[in-house]
Amino acid sequence: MSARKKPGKPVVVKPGASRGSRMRVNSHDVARAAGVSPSAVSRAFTPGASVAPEKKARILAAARAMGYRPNVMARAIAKGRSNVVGLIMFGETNRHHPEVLLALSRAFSAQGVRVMLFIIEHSDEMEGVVDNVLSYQLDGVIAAAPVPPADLATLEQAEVPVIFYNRPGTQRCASVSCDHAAAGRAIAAHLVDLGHRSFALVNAQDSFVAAERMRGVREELELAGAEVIAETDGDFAYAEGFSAVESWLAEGLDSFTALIAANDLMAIGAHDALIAARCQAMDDVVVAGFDGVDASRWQSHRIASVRQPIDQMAEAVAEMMVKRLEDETVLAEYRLFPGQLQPATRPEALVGR
Amino acid sequence: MSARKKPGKPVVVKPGASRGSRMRVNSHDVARAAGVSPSAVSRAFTPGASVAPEKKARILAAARAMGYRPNVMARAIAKGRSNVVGLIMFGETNRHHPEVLLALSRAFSAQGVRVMLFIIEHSDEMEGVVDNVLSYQLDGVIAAAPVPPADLATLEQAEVPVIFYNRPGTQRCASVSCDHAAAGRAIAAHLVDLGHRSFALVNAQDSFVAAERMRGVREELELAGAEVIAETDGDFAYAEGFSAVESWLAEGLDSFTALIAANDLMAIGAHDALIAARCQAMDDVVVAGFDGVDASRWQSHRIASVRQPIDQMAEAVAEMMVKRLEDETVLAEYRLFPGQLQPATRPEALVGR
DNA sequence: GCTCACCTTGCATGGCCTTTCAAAAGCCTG
DNA sequence: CAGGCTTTTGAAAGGCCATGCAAGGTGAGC
Repeated sequence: MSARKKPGKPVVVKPGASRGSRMRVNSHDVARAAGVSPSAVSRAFTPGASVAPEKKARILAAARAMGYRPNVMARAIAKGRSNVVGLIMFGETNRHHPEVLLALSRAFSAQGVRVMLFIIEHSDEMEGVVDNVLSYQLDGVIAAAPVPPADLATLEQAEVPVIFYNRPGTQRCASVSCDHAAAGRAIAAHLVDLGHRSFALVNAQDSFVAAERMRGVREELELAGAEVIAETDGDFAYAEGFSAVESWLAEGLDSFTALIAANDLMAIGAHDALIAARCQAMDDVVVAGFDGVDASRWQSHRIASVRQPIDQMAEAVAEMMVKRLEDETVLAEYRLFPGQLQPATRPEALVGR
Repeated sequence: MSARKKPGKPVVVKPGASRGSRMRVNSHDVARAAGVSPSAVSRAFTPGASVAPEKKARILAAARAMGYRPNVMARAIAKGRSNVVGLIMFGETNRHHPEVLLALSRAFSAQGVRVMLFIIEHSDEMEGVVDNVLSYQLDGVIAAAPVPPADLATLEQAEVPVIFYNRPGTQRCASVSCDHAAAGRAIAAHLVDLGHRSFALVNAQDSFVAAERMRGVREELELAGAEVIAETDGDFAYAEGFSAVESWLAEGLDSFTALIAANDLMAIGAHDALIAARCQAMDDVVVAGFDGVDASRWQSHRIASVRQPIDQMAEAVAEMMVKRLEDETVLAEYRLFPGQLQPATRPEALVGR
């Protein structure tokens, strides 16, 4: 009868109002199409829920036909879990060691958990990140950057589990890390074994990882009675390694025979500076770094390094996180992974001239 | 006051049931605390909504005191917008050019949009990604990897805007890209200008970007009457550039004076192979790549390259996405950015021997 | 054949927010 | 001071899903 729409009344539809709200098919639509109740639809998509197999099949078929997918947001609200974790990381880290992000992403993906990315340049951006973590109801945080105590407290109070990556855990926050001090000892021991006794070090400021590495290096050097005759601080970048060597040489500090930098990039920079100086006297200098990045194995500057087992580490993180999410009472665990020595094969461009 | 949980009573709580559901403060709680209605709280957190300033201040104060933040998930449901976009990217891309991810992340962050990461290794993982995009109700997708037509159709049907990054757009999908063909012409012209007439090329298979670059290179070489005397395919990795040169030299193909690889990493590999061969005859070979990655500026292998203006590109992506989200009727736009030539300064290690 | 146990199923509620609508309140002007 | 306007405000409905509960169905055991 009155099915006809009145033609007058130009109802103004706001651009996304009706589309956004009523275009998507929801569980209700599927339910109607399959002749069941919405609950049945929900159960059909909940593994282990109680639905008759035949009905479940019918529902799934209808859903597929209509292009229905459960709305994860709604599910997150209902269950109090979003299945998304936040990854907080310095941009620098990705620049210097892009594999870390890949490994973590892959590991979480394998566990069916999505990653929301928070790349920061300074730690003062942290507050905003914590804000986001909480309002997005993220299930957990993996922190590959230092978290200020105040922000950590906020997270703890909200009972959001935090796992630290390559930095120390806390009373209640787990951690997964490479054993950087051991790596430092290993690389130092390796160079000592090769006969070196005079070392130059390129450290990095304000970095837990660098500090640990250099602590290990120093311990071992002291033990071996080796000497550190030059030392400076960098910021993990190629240029810093390069300029460190340049300024040493300018000062006449050229009697070291081995150089250890706090990461591969600085080591490569230092190595290049040594080559650029073409200082005959420096022909035997062995350069070592940490991380075992791809570039550390390039012919042009095969440096010694200690490779981090990032795949294993990432898997450990994901596994710990999932376990923790499933059972709140799981205690904070601190896992340390040994690095793998990548010995110094002298670059052929330098030897046998 | 009585906010603390009673310590006694070991009520067996199912793992996330009550915690997840009743620990968080919600708008209702804040409303009660501030003596207003939940709607008022909502409005206080909605920029531009109509609330009395004094009341708004009271609400915000209460919210802050209680640690309340609007639940973004619920908001996403209500508004039909999540404020999150998906970024689909090959892991390879991040490995070869980590700055891209950083730039995109930063650009979106500046626009207040979060990024959910989908790193894939093969394009057959795409289906799962699309599934996730839809069920997480992501507002848009930025695709830095090829999307199979079927999946693209699914996205289009759901009216999820897609912006392609460094690959061609479609009728309805925008794109932001570096002008790779022009970059190819530029680098070829540069090398021709330096007097080179015999070229070797390291291409890459199945890659739009590589194909464009090499198309430009070939166009320009043909125009200049230069010759391509060696050519092979790689996969963008260092090792492929290296082995390409190795096998050419093994075959006695050593009369090229310039080498162009489809990206910097392969160029660097090729460069290293040339040095490793220490082939006096190859002393004048100039090597060029594309991207302008950090390593292309390292002393050890200063190669020529064309730098992509990734910051501008990323900003363009974010801006286009936001504009599109605000107004559905915005048409697909295709933006092309010129690369920046990074000329060949011969590495000092090679010259002036 | 009957009872009990168990599996299925739909209802209704709960989780959290936004937004429309209509009422209330405030303000200005004549 | 009344009338008309604008602004504020709360109630209620809407968005989407999960799940406790109780009713209905089925099968098995006696």
